[in-house]
Amino acid sequence: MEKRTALRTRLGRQVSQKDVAREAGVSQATVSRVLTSEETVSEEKQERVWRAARELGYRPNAIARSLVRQSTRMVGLVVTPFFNPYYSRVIADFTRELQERGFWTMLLNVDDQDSVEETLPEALRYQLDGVILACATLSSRLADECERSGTPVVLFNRYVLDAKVHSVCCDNVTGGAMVAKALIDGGHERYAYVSGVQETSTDRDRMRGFAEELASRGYRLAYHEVGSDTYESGAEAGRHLLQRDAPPDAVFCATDLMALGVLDVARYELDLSVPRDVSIVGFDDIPMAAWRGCSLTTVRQPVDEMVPAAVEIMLKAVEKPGGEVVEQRIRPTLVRRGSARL
Amino acid sequence: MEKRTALRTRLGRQVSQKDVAREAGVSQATVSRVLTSEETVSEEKQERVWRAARELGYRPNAIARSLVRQSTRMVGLVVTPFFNPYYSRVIADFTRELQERGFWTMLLNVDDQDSVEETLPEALRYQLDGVILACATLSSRLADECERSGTPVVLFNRYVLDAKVHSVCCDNVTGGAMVAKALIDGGHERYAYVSGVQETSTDRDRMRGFAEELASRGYRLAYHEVGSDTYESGAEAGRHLLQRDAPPDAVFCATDLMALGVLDVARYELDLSVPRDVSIVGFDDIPMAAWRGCSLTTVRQPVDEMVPAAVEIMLKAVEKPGGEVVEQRIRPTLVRRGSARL
DNA sequence: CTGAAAGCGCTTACAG
DNA sequence: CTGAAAGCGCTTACAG
Repeated sequence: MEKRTALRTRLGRQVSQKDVAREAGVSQATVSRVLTSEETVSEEKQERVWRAARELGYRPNAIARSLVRQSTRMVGLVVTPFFNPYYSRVIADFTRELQERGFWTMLLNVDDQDSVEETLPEALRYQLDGVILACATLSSRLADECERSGTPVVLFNRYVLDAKVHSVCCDNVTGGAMVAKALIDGGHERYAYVSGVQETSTDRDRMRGFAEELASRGYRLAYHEVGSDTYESGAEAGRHLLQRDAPPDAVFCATDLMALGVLDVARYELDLSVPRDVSIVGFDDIPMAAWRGCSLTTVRQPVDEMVPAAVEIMLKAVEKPGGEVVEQRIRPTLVRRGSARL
Repeated sequence: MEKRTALRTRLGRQVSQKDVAREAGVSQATVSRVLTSEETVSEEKQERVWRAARELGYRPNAIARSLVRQSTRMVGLVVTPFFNPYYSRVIADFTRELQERGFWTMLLNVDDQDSVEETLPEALRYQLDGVILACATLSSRLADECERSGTPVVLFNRYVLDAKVHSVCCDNVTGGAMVAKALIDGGHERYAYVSGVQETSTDRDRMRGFAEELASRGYRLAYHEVGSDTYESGAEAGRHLLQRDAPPDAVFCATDLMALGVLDVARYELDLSVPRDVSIVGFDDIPMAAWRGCSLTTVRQPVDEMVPAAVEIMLKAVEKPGGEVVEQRIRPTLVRRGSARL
């Protein structure tokens, strides 16, 4: 018997509660109680169990526990444009926050909405306790899938109009308006907006806030370029805009990444002086915006508030499903640096 | 009976194979065979099972399967300095590559070696099929833990001398030497090296390759600053170095992130002309290095080869444990841009 | 306080 | 080809 245990262990079979129980001379249930439940067990048996566990190098099997508890304490994190530094931050913050709350992150890599549709259902087989969709949208089909499996979903940086799904966003309309206000006060004349990924609530709201504020002060959005949330697409948009006959003297970009593309084209390709010839403003406040060579004026998304808020909503929903749908909007702040006359 | 099924399903209990079996009028084992095994089942029953599964919206439970198969198809990914854009790329590539091979990524966020020691064992409770340690080191204690649980480990961008653990690295010694060679050919006189996180094989090798090549050509490493792999620490190092009496005219930094800090200090704080007054070279080739405002000469790590190589090694080790230890070194390339006279 | 037993949802020999 | 049964490693009523 002794021999067999040793043999099996050596063969790679993990040490289980059964092994610990045998070693400690108690039942397997008692081992479970000592190691992981709140139920009381006599001092003496606790001792024996702990010792046996230590000696055998016992490690609880979270997969087995998940199966019986019907809860994995794993959360799916879906982030769709991986390349934007803003999302690196988001990933880092989510994993840390979740970890601190005792949850583990399954990170999904998807390029676009189509692959979300394809990949998320596969991942749900792992009985994720919840899903955070950062910058992807929940189609009704996906919403259905999640609902059916009882998996709470929190949208981050997106929302859907026919609400019924939690979301945490920066208040993008206000953000856009703040930029317009500041640029108008700075005495600009011709305004342009550069879209990131269109058809997202985020892009729509930033543009709307910007355009509406302009309108309310008697200005109009003269130009609108469409990028794809990359540095290069920003550069491309910058070339189009700044080489027009009547070029804009104020360019607001949906994201910092694109704004930096515009900035570099203005400075290094077209030899313009920023902000004397043109003011450029971004959104997000990625670390590079603060670099001396960039000094990008931008709108800061309060990621440090948004992420904990999203996690809080998620965990509440995990604990008791069927609560109210929360749609949190967090106010951004304007960060004045050197790329705009304000 | 009908009613009960419906009720239980509505209550959130997932549809299981048992439910599908009942609906299809076959045994639960047959459902399993149809849905997930290679065993043959009669056409007719296959039909019935598929239909029932579809109608009930059955989704396989990967946790249960993992338990019996003793394999979760989840891989732990530990990345230690999250803030460096180089690692965003690494995370993105690993998750994509793993996903394509049918594995899922559990992403761990740890700040330093200490938290690896603490967090990884907890994560191993999830019976990860393997672990990729990107830029963290495997202490002997950790190596032990993994060995005992039979979890293969692949180090990425690190290695340990008392080898016994797989690793994939860029050939950092060669990389450092390439920089030295090019700078010497460019006619520089006084050389400086800026360390990232010291005490890592990566930093050591880059410096060694650099210094040895200098020595072999009759030059010496005049200055050595120590940073912490951040833009700011690079800036700080730049201030120290470039304000000396006999400042270096060639600065090689362990990472692009720090090199960009040096670059910006040189250009915007000290009003030096780069590369006329000083050449600055980085390592990694992060996207920002190619930005027009940066134009950083650097050594490119072939991430697109390194990540698949690491995954390959990992999966081989998962399939048959106890194979040979693989230590792969991949040759980097020098990318000539505007920040160095070469 | 504690053990025997059921059960989480699967896979996979074992018989037939 | 197919069902009954054992078992993966746990948790948790149920009795005592």
